[in-house]
Amino acid sequence: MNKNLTISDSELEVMQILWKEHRPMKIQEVLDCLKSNNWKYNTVGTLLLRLEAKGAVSSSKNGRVIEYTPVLNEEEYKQNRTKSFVEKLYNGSVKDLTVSLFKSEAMTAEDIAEIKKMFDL
Amino acid sequence: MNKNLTISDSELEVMQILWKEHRPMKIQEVLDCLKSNNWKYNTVGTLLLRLEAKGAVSSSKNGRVIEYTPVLNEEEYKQNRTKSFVEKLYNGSVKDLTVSLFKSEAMTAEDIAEIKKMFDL
DNA sequence: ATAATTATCTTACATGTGTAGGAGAAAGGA
DNA sequence: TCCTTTCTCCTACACATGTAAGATAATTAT
Repeated sequence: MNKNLTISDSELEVMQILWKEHRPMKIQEVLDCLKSNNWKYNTVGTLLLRLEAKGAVSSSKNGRVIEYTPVLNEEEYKQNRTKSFVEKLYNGSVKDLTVSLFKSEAMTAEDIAEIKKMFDL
Repeated sequence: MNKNLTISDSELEVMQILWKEHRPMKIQEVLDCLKSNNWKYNTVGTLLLRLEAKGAVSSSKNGRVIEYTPVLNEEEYKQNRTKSFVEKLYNGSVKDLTVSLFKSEAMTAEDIAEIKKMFDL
């Protein structure tokens, strides 16, 4: 449903947590999962507010505490975003993208093995 | 050499022209190649100025007219950008990216054929 | 019952981005 | 020569983003 919403990098990190955890989360919980970037509580709060304003998450109160749940579909979102990435950088050519990945050694041997398996069906 | 510079979407469109044309270009020439997005002359000019400030292009005067040439290496830039894209969205898993592309039908049959060929070496 | 902690809500502020407009100089055409 | 076109340089302005701080209300711990 929700199509052209823009999620910033920081917001995306929050979404990734929500997608991974599969449960309504409060700010503190999201924060705990994001220990690596030293964000403050209120930073995460702001990001969640913005995500809600964009319709990417919904919130419900558990007592006075707000819990957030993703609304945006992970798979769909990533597919769209990937598609437009390939469009922008590689003029839509998945082949060119693949060549680039290959040359840049971004692929591990395992990636390659798995991909071969995928395609050899 | 030039590593962590951020190129915005609009700036990238300008870079793509410069990369494709392989020659010093003046604003008007770039603009002519960008007929699709209805940018004004000065918009392209601003983008080129910003790109120069970032060190992505260099300029030289031909008479009083400025001509721009890419400094940023296309291949290297795209590889870096792709790498960090995969990092952000797919946690670095090229395989997950590929699965996503596959499912989203972003790949044409030709893409698939070409990729198979690549991997079957 | 206070004090300390925790959560929400509001506000902020610098930097980046999209998208130009206007002033002024130079060059070309009539 | 004078008007028109073309360039460059400077300025602008709204919205997005990263990154919170402060005020205030509610809850918990002592």
